[in-house]
Amino acid sequence: MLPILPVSAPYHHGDLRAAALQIGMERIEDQDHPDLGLRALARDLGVSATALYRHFPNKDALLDALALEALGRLGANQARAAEAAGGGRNGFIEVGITYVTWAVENPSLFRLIYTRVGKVDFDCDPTEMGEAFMQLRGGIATTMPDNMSIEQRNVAALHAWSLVHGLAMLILDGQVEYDPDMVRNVVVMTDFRGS
Amino acid sequence: MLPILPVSAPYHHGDLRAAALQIGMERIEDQDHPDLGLRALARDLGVSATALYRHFPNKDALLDALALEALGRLGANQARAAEAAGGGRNGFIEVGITYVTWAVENPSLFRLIYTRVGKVDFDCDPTEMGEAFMQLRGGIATTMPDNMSIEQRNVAALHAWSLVHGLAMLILDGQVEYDPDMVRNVVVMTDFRGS
DNA sequence: CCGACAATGATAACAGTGTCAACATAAGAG
DNA sequence: CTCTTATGTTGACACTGTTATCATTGTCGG
Repeated sequence: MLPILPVSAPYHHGDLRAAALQIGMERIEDQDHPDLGLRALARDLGVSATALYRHFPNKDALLDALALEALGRLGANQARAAEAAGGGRNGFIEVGITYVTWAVENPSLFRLIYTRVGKVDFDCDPTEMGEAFMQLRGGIATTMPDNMSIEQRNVAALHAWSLVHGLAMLILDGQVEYDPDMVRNVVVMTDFRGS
Repeated sequence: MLPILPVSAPYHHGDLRAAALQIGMERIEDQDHPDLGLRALARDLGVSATALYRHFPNKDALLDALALEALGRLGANQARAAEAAGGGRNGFIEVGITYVTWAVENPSLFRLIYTRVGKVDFDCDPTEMGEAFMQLRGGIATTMPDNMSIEQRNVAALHAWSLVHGLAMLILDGQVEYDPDMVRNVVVMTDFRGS
């Protein structure tokens, strides 16, 4: 007699790693502080804890992969916003607001990115990482005013990134309560002129 | 015969808690990512791990106390800078630079503050906490231009705080390499006018 | 088709962690 | 001096990341 259902669970999962990343992502999104346990994750996957070591050298590598995925989403979001908003001052403002908004809507992913980055050993491919961050900075930098020297544009981009990054962090840490109008006001206040 | 030396160590430490906070602080300052273990700390104190539970309800409370101490130092530093720099635009710039500089020089303490704050249960006295942060924001806000409405000043203070906070974070996370001139340029770029 | 081999999984164990219960010692009040 | 309170210790529990060893599956050459 043929088994009606696949006998409980097959010994091999098919594509762990993808599954681990997916529901690892979900698990992190559901919290507001990124906190992932290997064993808990394995339990959710219906798999043994040590099985994950066939796909990631250690827990840090897994978190790095998740951070990279999160960074990709953030970067894509920024690029989309930059394209939609067009150039000029208004575009810049919208892109900045988008950054803060994404952080507020995905607090745990946002935190994950910047907790993992800056670790002594960020284990993922530095090329991917560089690309992702280039895309992020690019989304911010594209809307810089044209009448600036390259140096000025760099400083301006860093200024803008610092501003929205700090604002997002302060909101996530509960130091200032989120309010879209407030965010807009703060970002709008940035007014570049060479001086 | 009288014991020449105090027989090894007395059963009671005299003032644990103070000692725990002190060398806990030292241990954190020596790293660049705040990572403290109860048992390691207790070992350094020459005391059993569970002894700490007579002075702190749990590890989080200990870290919160350390974060409060760190926040006090940062706030004092800001207040000192604000007083020394005087008011006006230049004063504001110097205070902002001071914030970033302190973060760069005390990366682990800076991180500790903002990792602990924003936790769901920050266990320390909210009054102290409020005071410390009021002092911090005060140091930033005192140098705001006078020709602004209160509302404008609030937005401006938040803008300034976000800027230096974000810049500090990005530097600590290795996204931009520290350079005093760069910091000055970025901070100087903030130029308040009603729009 | 079949056997060797690599890929992927499970089990058991180790060191380490925060935390609690029970017990031991010191200090202070009556 | 005794009783109480504050403080410190020992032992244990549940949990974690990690490793070594063994089991199962898929794959590829003959």
